[in-house]
Amino acid sequence: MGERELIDDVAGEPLGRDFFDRPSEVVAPDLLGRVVVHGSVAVRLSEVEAYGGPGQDPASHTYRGRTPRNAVMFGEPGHLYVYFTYGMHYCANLVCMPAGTGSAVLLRAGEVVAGVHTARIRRMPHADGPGMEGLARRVPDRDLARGPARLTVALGLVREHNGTDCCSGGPIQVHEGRPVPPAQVRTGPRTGVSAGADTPWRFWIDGDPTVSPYRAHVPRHRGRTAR
DNA sequence: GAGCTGATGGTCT
DNA sequence: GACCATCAGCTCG
Repeated sequence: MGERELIDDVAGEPLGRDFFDRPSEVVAPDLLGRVVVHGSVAVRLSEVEAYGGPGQDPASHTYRGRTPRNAVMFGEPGHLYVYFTYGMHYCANLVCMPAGTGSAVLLRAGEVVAGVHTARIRRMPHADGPGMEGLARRVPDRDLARGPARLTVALGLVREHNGTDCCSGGPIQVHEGRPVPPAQVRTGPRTGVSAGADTPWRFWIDGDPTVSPYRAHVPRHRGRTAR
């Protein structure tokens, strides 16, 4: 079975814009078990986080209103919001609610269900050569998309994909996959978020090995320590 | 395995 | 100029 057929087999039909035209905290648990497809790589989501709109959610990029950076979050639902963080990582979100709302769901982790080789090379590009197969194999399958930055790399998403419409038959789509029964969905505080940590808007599949390890927010202290 | 740390640059106040 | 929705690589046990 080729990768295209494999994706069709596990992913099912693409989700329409109506799916995303709902509050992010409603869309988020419904995204678990869904399959994000970009080219030959498909990732089944196991962990997501919901972020609210201006003035509602201090953890959200849109909390202080619209800026050039977060403009995509105020656009149509079903679009991709890709941003750069920590000076070296990209994270991907799916925009929710009607245009102007400013809410989205962060894709935190998932399982690579198709295009494993491609995802592995993206994670370790220097291992794509003769004799380097052993090095590439050092990344366990379950770690390929375990964490928001790793998931973004595995799917091949970059800054240029910011604003991409995932509901118009383009190269990036979200497919129906196999939704997760509510009994298997766990909720808790969001990871690494300093503000709004009391809002239990992190959703993950109970017992799934690809869920990223929880880390509470640790305040950074930089520039003051003697080195 | 857990725990720590350095790397790195865009964004916003 | 402080803050980040992070990760890889290293120690230690």
